[in-house]
Amino acid sequence: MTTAIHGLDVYRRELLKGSTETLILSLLSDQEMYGYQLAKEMQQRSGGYFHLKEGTLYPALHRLERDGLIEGHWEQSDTGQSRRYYCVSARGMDRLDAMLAEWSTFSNAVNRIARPVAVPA
Amino acid sequence: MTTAIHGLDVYRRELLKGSTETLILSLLSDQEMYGYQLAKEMQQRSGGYFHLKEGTLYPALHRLERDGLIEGHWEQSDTGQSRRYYCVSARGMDRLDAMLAEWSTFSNAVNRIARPVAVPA
DNA sequence: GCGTAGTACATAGTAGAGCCAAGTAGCTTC
DNA sequence: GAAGCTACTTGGCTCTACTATGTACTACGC
Repeated sequence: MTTAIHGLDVYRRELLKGSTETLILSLLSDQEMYGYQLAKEMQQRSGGYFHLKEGTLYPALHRLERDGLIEGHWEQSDTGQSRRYYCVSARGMDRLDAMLAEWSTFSNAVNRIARPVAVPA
Repeated sequence: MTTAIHGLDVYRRELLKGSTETLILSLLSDQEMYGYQLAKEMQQRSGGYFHLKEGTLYPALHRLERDGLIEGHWEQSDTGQSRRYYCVSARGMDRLDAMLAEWSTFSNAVNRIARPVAVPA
C-alpha cells in the first residue's frame, strides 16, 4: 500500500507546477546553459530536491523560447556532441523579475494562512 | 494587448496548484467552516490575493472528503439555508503536517535557486 | 407578485503543466 | 558490438484550476 504517501507525491508535483519556468529562467540568468546541464545544476543547487525530468525540462525550454523569453543556439562540444545553449532575453529578464516578485507575494500569502512548521532563522 | 501580462496570470494559477488543498486544510484546522465561508476567509486572510473560485473550491472539498482528510455534515442556518460544514479528520491533521513540512522544504529549495527580490526581515 | 442581488453548493467542459515511456543519435569503454 | 552515458525529442496520460452554467433559497425594493 503505497497509497498512504501517494498524496504527497502528487502534492510535490503540483507545487512544482508554475515554478519550473521561474527556476529555469533564474539559472539561465546566471549563465548560459544547455538542457542537460541545467537539469544537473538544478538538482545540485537544490540539494537533490528538484529532479527535472526530460519530459518536463525540454518542453518547458521550448515554451520559453517560443514566448521569446530565452534564446537558443546550437553549439558543438569538443567531443562532437551537439548542444543547444540557452540564454535569457531582455524580455525574459523582465519576466523573471515579475515572476520573482510574484513568487515572493505568493509565498508570503501562503505563509500568512498556513504558518509553516519551522521558519528558518 | 493583454498578451504581455497573460504569462503572469498563468503563472499565478499554476503556483496555486497543489497549494489549494494545503490552504483549505490549514483554515479548517483552525475552525469548522462551510465552503462559501472558507472562500471569504481565504480571500480576507491573504489580503485579497487568493480568490478561490467555486469551480476550484468545491471539487477540492469533495476530493479531501473522499480521501478522508476532512469530514462534512449538513447544518441548517437560522435563515433556513443548508450549509455543509467541514472539519479536519485525524488523518487530515497528519496530512496537513506533512504538507506544511513539504511546503517549507519546497519553499526553501526555490529560494536557494531563485533568490527572491526581497527577503522580509 | 416580480426582478434583482446575495448566499451556498454543484458540475460539465477546457486548458495547461509535469510525468512516463519510448525513441533518436553520438561518444566512450570494454 | 554491446553497454552506458550524454543530449535532445515527442506522444499520450493524469491531475488541477478555471470558466461557465445551473440549482435553490433568502432578502430587498418596487
